[in-house]
Amino acid sequence: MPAIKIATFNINGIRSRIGALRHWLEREAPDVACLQELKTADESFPARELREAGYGAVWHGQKSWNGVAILARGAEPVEVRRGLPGDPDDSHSRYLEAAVHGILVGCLYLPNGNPQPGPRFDYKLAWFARLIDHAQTLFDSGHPVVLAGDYNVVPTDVDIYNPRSWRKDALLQPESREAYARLLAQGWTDALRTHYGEERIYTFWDYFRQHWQTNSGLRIDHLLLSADLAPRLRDAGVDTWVRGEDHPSDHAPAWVVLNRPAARRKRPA
DNA sequence: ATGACTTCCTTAGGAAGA
Repeated sequence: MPAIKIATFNINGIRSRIGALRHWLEREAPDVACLQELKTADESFPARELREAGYGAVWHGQKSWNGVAILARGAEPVEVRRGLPGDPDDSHSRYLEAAVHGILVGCLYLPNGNPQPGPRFDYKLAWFARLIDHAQTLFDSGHPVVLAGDYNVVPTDVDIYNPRSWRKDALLQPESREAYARLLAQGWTDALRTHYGEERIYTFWDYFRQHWQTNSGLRIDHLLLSADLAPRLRDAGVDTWVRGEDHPSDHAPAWVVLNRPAARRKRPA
């Protein structure tokens, strides 16, 4: 494979948007797609429609809420983990990990955490701590890893149109941002921020107040690259056109293109 | 500001999202 395109997309209900999902897959042809907020039970996951679109899939669903999936174009992802370690009582379907095209892909849907303070925000921070623990294990393994998903964190004020009306929101709390910074400090590369420098780039526009029409967005969907993959980052972007379609998700897909692995050095003659 | 939109689940309105 010459290069590989990996995307993450909070679909906000896969059954109500399967047509839009297929349209996006056909037009952008990601090799790997991480999906969040399936909002459907495992038995109702539209595996047949995705197969018709040329994608194999693994999924971890839940009735009404949450739910994550990993899709692979012309391949079957090999599931290696379902759920984050560290809390056997956690009933939310928010993490799935699979090997595909020689890369270990972690697909995550981090808890929103509103309202804060409160038990939902406590759950967010506890889940984040478990993610950080697991991410350290992955990073230390030396394998090529991408951690992609809806992190529900606006990392800095550069990642939002205007922080004023969001200051009390769980997505901008110092604790949320510090947790994200702790994760990055393990050595992960935030692919879109690295690629775009200080440029404004958003992945979410809420349904209220004509925020899409005024480009009042937030960057909360992230792709983190392991040390092995960071030098292979060729391109990154957001498929903003998806947010402008009829009855869209409130998120748009974010993606990276990774160069092929460096060829092994030839033995000296 | 218990707001606004939109989904799910169910069939009128609550829960949840961010």
